Amino acid sequence: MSASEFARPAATSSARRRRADGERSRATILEAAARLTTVEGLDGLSIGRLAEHIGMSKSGLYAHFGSKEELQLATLDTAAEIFTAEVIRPARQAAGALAGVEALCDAFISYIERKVFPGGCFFAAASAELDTHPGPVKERLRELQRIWLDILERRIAAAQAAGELDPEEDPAQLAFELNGMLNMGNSLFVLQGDAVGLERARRGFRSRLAAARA
Amino acid sequence: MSASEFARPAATSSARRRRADGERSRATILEAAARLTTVEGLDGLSIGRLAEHIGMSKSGLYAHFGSKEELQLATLDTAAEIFTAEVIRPARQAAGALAGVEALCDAFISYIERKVFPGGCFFAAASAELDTHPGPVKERLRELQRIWLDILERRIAAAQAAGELDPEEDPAQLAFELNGMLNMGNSLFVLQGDAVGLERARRGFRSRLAAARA
DNA sequence: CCTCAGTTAGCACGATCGGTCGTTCTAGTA
DNA sequence: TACTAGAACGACCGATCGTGCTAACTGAGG
Repeated sequence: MSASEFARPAATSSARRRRADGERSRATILEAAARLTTVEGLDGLSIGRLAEHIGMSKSGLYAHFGSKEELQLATLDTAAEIFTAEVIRPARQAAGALAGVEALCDAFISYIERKVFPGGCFFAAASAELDTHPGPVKERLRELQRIWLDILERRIAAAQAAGELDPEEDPAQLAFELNGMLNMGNSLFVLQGDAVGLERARRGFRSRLAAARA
Repeated sequence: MSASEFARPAATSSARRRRADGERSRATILEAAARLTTVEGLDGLSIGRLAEHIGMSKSGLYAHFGSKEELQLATLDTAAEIFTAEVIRPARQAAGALAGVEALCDAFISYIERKVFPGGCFFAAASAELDTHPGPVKERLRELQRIWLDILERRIAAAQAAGELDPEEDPAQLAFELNGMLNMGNSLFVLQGDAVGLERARRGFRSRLAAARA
């Protein structure tokens, strides 16, 4: 439960009191920030432009966060919640363990295809940008990548336990390969603007899972 | 030959005259720019910091390029030349067609492992950053990604023609999957700082190629 | 050796960056 | 109803951004 949950346990269990309208503003800001980040980048997204996009003053927006880094951390968690709602949660209803793995992959492709984030997968974009910027934001992002891979891995192990996947397969290795195809589909889709990348990703993970069948 | 060559045919067939010391400076600038770009990002790398890193004045550096965009385009081509020298060229000496495909993949992993670029694969980093920034730089980058995939694909097709790979395999699909594992290895290696990602990539493409054997 | 085009540096510009300030307004509470 | 704390604002800070302009220096062809 704890590590399997992608989104953060709670909003830092804030001792800080919030007014209802402020909470609404904060949510609006963070949702826009998450979406804009995939286009402008985490560093590229300036507070001024974000404020203008929301229709709010720069200082008013800034007051919600003590620093840009805190804004980025909050944006990360908001993106994780969106990812959970769009990918992880829908795939939970799958019937069967192997179907659960396939559902996760399908949900991911759909999440790219529907352009939940205008710049493709949030975490693919953020990872590539932050992997060379040491600090708490990178650490949090690294943690999220690990959690996502763990979710995939656990589902694979469950499918093995259910006798639906070859027990000889290394779950971590299989999760690695599946995620590689998903990310490659995202990359081709966003950079080339070509939906054939998503189709290749679908075909790729399907045949890979078929080959791993018990 | 034309499309198979990753690096640009020539430096824009410059009608511009160059002095020997200027040419040397330009090369120094571009090599540093290519390497720093994988850490700072193409937009994140400022001319001032690049100049300081080289030990040169900002305006002196700037005079070599009419604009930051031209610097970025030249940086892209320099990175392509480095990639050609470090990955494509070494893999040319492979004995046999299938060995050629494996050599490309191995050379790529080695290029990541040796940290030819301090921030991992240049094109993985640049693609993720620029895929949402329309303009000539993105177009050039898109072209380079296509060329790289074509190189992989052509080698696969050659291996099929030589009877070393199953003729039923779709070369484009196989190239997609192999590249997905390579990029995933790069991503894990740079973000998690864990060499196990590269090992997974190696194991992944090896078993995938083994499965595709004729 | 002279000349000229190619380097390179110094300086300054307008814009924008993250961040701070004092102030006003208002939602929630007692 | 009076009080308080959070929310939002506009003005402003120093720093840095990309980009010009100008002048000094120098390598190479005549």
